[in-house]
Amino acid sequence: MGAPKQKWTSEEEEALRRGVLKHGAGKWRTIQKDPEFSPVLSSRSNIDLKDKWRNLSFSASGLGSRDKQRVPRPKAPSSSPSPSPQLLLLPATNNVAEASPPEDCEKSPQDDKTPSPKLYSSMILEALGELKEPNGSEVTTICNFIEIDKSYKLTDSYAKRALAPMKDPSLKKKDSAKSSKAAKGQGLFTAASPALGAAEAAATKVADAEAKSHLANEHMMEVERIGKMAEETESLLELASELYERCSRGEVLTILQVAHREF
DNA sequence: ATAGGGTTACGA
DNA sequence: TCGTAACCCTAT
Repeated sequence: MGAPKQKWTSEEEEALRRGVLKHGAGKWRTIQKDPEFSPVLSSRSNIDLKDKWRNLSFSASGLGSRDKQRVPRPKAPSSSPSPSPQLLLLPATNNVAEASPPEDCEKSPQDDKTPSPKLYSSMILEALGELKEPNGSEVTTICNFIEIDKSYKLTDSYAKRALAPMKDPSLKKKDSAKSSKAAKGQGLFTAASPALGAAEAAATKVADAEAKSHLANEHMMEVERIGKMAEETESLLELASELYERCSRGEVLTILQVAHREF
């Protein structure tokens, strides 16, 4: 026959990811019938979408083949076991109402919904790595991804907070956003902590996007878009810096607090 | 219609 | 030969 194995193209993969971000994971039929992705995923069935998404999630979880076991995550993915203050973010069950049934801190250890306290920066890094967007990922996309894939329900306050440009009328360039803004007044941008590492990674993505935009300016690349991404990334960077400051003093912050920025 | 397990084909 | 990706089948 013609095609024993029909490999997924980048377009199909992107369409699938966008579909999941739009309608949510599980609505494969809806995604497949969506006029937006229908032309791309016409030759793919809803089952194919499910299988592909499963493969994507599976591969992304154990990236680099460093973990033989996919589900269990006894320890934080932090590379440095240094005794230095760590970032502790515990999911607050207060305002996580929407998609959170009566589940508390304890769940079955086999549950893949991260029963153990996971580093927030790790989630962001995971989202970035999993999205694999060549131009970097927007904060809202990252939030959506975390919500969907990790079954975390972030309050919309966080989304608004991250989306809304707080200030910085003088901010125009991405590189300046990466270096000067973060170190402003504090100078703790040393990439020595996982949180700052995540922020730096995000900033680097934006900077890389700028370089690529000059080379391959196809159709969806605009200066305004880049600037917007820079602003959002900068907001995330500031948030990470502030979090690190607080957590360095041994404070334990909940996602709820972070969402409302009351800490 | 979706989720999960199992099978087959391909590449390193 | 092992690991991964696409495909197939079945239970809910």
